[in-house]
Amino acid sequence: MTVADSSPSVPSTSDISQDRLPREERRRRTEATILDAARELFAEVGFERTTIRAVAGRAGVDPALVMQYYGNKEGLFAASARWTAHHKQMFDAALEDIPATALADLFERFADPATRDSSIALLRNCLTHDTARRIMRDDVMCERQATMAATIGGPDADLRAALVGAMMMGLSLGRFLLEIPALAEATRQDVERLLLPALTALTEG
Amino acid sequence: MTVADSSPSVPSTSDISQDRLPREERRRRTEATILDAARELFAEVGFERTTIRAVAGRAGVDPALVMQYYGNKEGLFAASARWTAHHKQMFDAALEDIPATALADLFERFADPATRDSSIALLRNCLTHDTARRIMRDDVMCERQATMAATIGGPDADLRAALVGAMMMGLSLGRFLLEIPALAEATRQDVERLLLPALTALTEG
DNA sequence: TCTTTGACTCAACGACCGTAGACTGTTGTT
DNA sequence: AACAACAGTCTACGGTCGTTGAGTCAAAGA
Repeated sequence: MTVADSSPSVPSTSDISQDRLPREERRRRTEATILDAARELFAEVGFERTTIRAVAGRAGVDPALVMQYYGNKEGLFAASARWTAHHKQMFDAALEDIPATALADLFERFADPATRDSSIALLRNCLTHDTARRIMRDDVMCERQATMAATIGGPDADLRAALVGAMMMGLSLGRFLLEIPALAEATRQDVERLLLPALTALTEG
Repeated sequence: MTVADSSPSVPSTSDISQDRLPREERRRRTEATILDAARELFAEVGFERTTIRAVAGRAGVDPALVMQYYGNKEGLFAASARWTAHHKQMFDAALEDIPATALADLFERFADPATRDSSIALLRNCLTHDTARRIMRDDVMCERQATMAATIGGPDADLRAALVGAMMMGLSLGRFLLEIPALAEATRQDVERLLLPALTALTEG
C-alpha cells in the first residue's frame, strides 16, 4: 500500500472558494495546485511511491485531470523538479567569497518554502530517476561547477569546483534528507564556522 | 515496463553445472546466486524498479524460490544491503591519519567487486527506501562518526566527524552514482591531493 | 437565449507486481 | 527398493497503478 494515498481530498494550498473567477484564472490555479501537490509528494516519498491518484487527492481533483494537464507521470515530475537557478550571485563572487556564497545559497534554498520542495524532490530522486539525475548533473552541478571554475582558475579548477559541489551535496543529504542527528541539529553558524576553512582549502590551494 | 526484466535466465555468477553436489552445498550456492543477482539489480536500478521476477531471472531460478528463501522483497533487500564494516582500521588511525584513512576506505570499497555492489545498493536507495536510510544513517554514518569523534576530541568533535562523513558521501555520490564528469574522470591521486587539505582543516581546527 | 467551448469527472481497461499454495522430481535414508 | 525430505517449479489470485475515452456541467460567445 502506498503511504501517499492516505490524504483525502483536502487541498493543501489556500485555494478555497475559487468560485467567481474567470475560467482562465481558475484553470491556472488548479494547475498550480496540482503542481504543488506533486512537488510535495515527490519530495516526501519519491517518484515511484508517488501516485497520480495521491497527487490528485491532495489537490482535490480527479486523477484524469492530472494526466490532461501534464501528459503523464514523467511530465508531471519534469514540471515539478524544474531547477530555478537563483545562484546568479555566484557569478559575482570573488575567489575568497565562493565558500561563503555556496553555503549561503544552500541554506537559503532549503529555508525558503518556495524552493525547498523542488530541491528536496530533485535530491531525493536523482539516484533512482533518470530525469532527476540528468537535471542534477547537467543543470545543477555542471553549471555551478563551470561558474566557480572560471573564478578559481588554475589546472585543477574544474575538479576543485566539482569537489565543492560534491561537499554541498553531501551536506544537504546528511542534514535535510538522511537527517543525521549531528548534522540536522547543528546550527547554521556552527556548520559554516567548521566548513568554511575546509572549502577555502579547496578553492585556494 | 521494468528495465531489469530484459535479462533472461542467464546466471551471472559462475555456478554452471552445479550438478553432482551435495544437496546442502547446492542450496547454499543458489541462495548466494540469488543474493548476488538481487544486489546487482538493487544497485543498478534501485529497490522499486527491481522485480522479484527479474532477480529470479538473473539468478536462473523461479520467482517463488526467492520468496521461499528471503520471505519477501523487503527481506531480500535487507539481506542484500547488509553493511560489512571493514573500517576497523579507522579505530587505529591517529588524528592526522583520519583524512587519508577515510579516503582510502572509500576508494577501496568502491574498487573491490565484493563490496562495491552492496555499497552502491545502499547509497542508491538510502533516499527512497526506509531500511536503506536506517542502515546508512545508523550503521554507517553514526558509527563512523563516533569512532572518528573519539579521536578528534574537543567540543565540536561530533559535528566535525559528521561533516567528514558527509563529504565522503558527497564524493561517492558525485563520482560513482551521478557520475559527474569532472569527478568520475579524475584520478584517485588528484582527488586525494585536493581533498586531503580540506579534510584536515575539518579534523584539526 | 441558444450554442459552443472547455474545465472537470466517472468508470473502466490492461498491465504488472508481490505473494501463496499445490505440485514435481531428485536426493538422502532405512 | 520403498519411503521421506526438500530444492525447486507452475499457476494463479488479488491488488494497485498509469492511462484513456466518454460523459457532465458551467461559463463564454453570438
